Amino acid sequence: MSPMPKAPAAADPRSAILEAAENLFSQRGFGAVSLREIAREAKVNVGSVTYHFHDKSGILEAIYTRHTRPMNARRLELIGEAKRIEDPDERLTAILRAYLLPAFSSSDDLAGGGARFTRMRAILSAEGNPQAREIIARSFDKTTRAFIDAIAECLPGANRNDIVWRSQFLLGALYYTLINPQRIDRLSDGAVDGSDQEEAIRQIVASAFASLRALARPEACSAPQLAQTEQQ
Amino acid sequence: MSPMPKAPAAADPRSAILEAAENLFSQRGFGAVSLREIAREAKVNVGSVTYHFHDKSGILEAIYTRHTRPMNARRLELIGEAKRIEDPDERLTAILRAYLLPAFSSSDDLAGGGARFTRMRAILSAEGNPQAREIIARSFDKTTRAFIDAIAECLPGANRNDIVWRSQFLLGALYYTLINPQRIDRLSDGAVDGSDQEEAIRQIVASAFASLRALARPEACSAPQLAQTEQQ
DNA sequence: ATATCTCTTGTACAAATGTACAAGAGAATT
DNA sequence: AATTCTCTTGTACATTTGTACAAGAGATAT
Repeated sequence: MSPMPKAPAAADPRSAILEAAENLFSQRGFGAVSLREIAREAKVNVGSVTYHFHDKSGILEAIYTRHTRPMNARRLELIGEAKRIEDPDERLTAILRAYLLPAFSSSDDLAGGGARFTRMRAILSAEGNPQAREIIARSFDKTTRAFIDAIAECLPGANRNDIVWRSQFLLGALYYTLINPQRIDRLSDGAVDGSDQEEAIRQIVASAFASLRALARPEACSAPQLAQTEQQ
Repeated sequence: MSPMPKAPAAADPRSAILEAAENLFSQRGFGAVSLREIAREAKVNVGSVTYHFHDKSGILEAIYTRHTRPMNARRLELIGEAKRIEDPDERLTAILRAYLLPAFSSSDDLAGGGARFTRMRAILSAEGNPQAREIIARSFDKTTRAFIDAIAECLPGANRNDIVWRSQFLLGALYYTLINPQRIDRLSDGAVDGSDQEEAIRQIVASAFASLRALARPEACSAPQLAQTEQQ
């Protein structure tokens, strides 16, 4: 019946492997996924995997080089746009969105894309696998510095170290939400869907905005001050 | 020479195993640590491990039951104290500290303790191992609801779902900081030590305070509003 | 047609894994 | 002194892992 009696599901075996691997890595991490599992999912022989990528970590490397560049390019582009906004508060919001949006929906050609890749990075960062660590470090995100700089410009008088901390927390919030969306469902008694990505972005942006905004030198009507400094 | 020619390093082999396992799990997760590694580290035979804990997941279960109860008891105690504070802002800060402090330094008898256990949970949550998931779910933290309730009382007019989101982000910030402290070092060009736990607590509390505080109905001098609702 | 090149397949292998279990050590109880 | 109980040890075993490699399929080039 079928025109291809025994052919693989995807046209190109190379991208079928990448697709399968990224899928599995983003669900269970690097170490817990076996080459044979990837091969089976990609409808390809095990030997074919090592032929195209040599190593298990070769697959991971290919996934990274495929996503990182377009994602960061998009980020820089959006940050550039955001920087032209005059009002500091609106600008800050735009910058936060510029960082988050490409992490969820990557460049158009990669179907499903961005969120899965970000989720994978979240799991890998926790796994601490040395091979993965090395790849992560190599493709390290210079964009993050541009991002922090752009934030700092919205927050006159803010301490830069505090900004670093809070942008770290932003990343933690993003990662944990991608890893553990069910927790939101449970704690809200089903009122919220933790997997709703649009809502997640809105919430992360709103939360990070409030967190960062409080660092700026109190202007006109001062923001509520940090309680720790016991101001009278 | 030595008075004990072949004796194990720690007095009680059971706790030596737990100690070693928790140490390893908190560094590399559940799946990536082998029974033999635990046994070696505890200076104990492999068979002895399965004798005392039957399973690999039996070890994890023992670690959980050892920490969870005292940690949550301490949390509830501190939340109780915090609730007696009149000023809502100071109370909110105290509640946040009530949640975080026991996550870092657990009950005194468990040496080194709390942060390691929390770090372990962070890694396990990302790993998504089904055995681990089951144990996590079983010892699920009713305390978290008490925590959210207490927060809600400090924030009149706040939407509860928003509070759920932002407390989720708080947990994400905590976890990611425990997992990836080096990132802070790098991004601050060494100006900040991401492993400084006291500073980490301060920063998380301050950030979460600002994030949550912005949810309250704007009072006297209103906090800077969320940019998304474009208020004029 | 013959040779070359690219890729797929199947199989092989050493290493490591979780678990099971027989044998016995050492103290406590009878 | 004999028995029982608790725990440790060492070994065995099936399974799974990443990787290596020989054999060949199928197209393209000569």
